[in-house]
Amino acid sequence: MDFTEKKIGSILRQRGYKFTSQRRAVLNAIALSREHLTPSAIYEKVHREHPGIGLVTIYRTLEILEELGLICEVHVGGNCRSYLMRRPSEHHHHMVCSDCGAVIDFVDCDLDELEQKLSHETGFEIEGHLLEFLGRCSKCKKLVRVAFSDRGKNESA
Amino acid sequence: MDFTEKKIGSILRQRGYKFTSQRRAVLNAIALSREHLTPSAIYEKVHREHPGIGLVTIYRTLEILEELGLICEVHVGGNCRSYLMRRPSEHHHHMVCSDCGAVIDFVDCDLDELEQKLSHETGFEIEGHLLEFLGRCSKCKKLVRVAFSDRGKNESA
DNA sequence: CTGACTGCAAATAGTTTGCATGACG
DNA sequence: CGTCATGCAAACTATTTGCAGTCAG
Repeated sequence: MDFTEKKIGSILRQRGYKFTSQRRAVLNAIALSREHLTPSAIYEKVHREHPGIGLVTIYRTLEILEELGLICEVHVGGNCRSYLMRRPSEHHHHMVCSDCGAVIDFVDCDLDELEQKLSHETGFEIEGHLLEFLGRCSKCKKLVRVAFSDRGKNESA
Repeated sequence: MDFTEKKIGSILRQRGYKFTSQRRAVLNAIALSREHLTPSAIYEKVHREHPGIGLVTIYRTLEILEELGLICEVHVGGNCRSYLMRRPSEHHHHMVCSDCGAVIDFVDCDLDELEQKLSHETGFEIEGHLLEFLGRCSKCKKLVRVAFSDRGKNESA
């Protein structure tokens, strides 16, 4: 976890928000997962440990955390409302595993040149971009191979 | 419209689908719009001309059209379920106006180098990517300027 | 003709809001 | 202590499904 709890607490307080146990729980759930999580997935995780917590709180918390830039959305792969812990680094992108949902960040996108060209050609004033790669992570790639080489021997789904 | 109606009809029929008046209407609504449209927006447009058509049909039609690659989704800018007519060209991306929703396609994304580098560094087997630019189109850019220079003279929303 | 398509109504899923109570700072 | 946060229930919105009648091919 790149943001310490202390730091997160102070970021929240700086903006007039409180650092409640519920918010801590939501943050932990997101931070401890290597995958992107939907609101319901987060709810289930959190609710298992803290049965009192409600789905509504998850939604409200996600809204704030995103506003503060502590988490961010993932788009690739169907579901448009999945969240991830955000690294303190500013601008970055995601590479998402289509199998297990694991996400790796990367920073260098080198789109400036393209951006300028497009801006010049179309007259658009470009404000930002969305770039995500979809693929199979090294782990899942191996699993597929194993599954293939097992074909016919042991057809376990 | 880059797909002719005839061509679309045959694409549908080839796959065992029928080219009904409703599907024609949905396609027209999408094709004639320079913007990306949500299912409800499409419904409203279509329903105005063909009051008998139901929202359910819109959803079912969109599903098929996307499956056939005749339309595609836009992600940038909040709403994750907006559709666009797809040009016959294969791989392309979108530049979306954050103001009016207008969309311009572009083709050259030059991400191969980055893709290979990432693939090498992370072990991902990359299957595809999502790239969209968000900005203000030339028309809306001008409107903003006008609005600013009008400040104080004529405060019309 | 026949299977695919449509519209309606109703079921689901996903998300937001109002309000009384509870907790952080 | 006051303000912001939470939980519940209920309201909404978005999307999907079941079914009987309709239509393209």
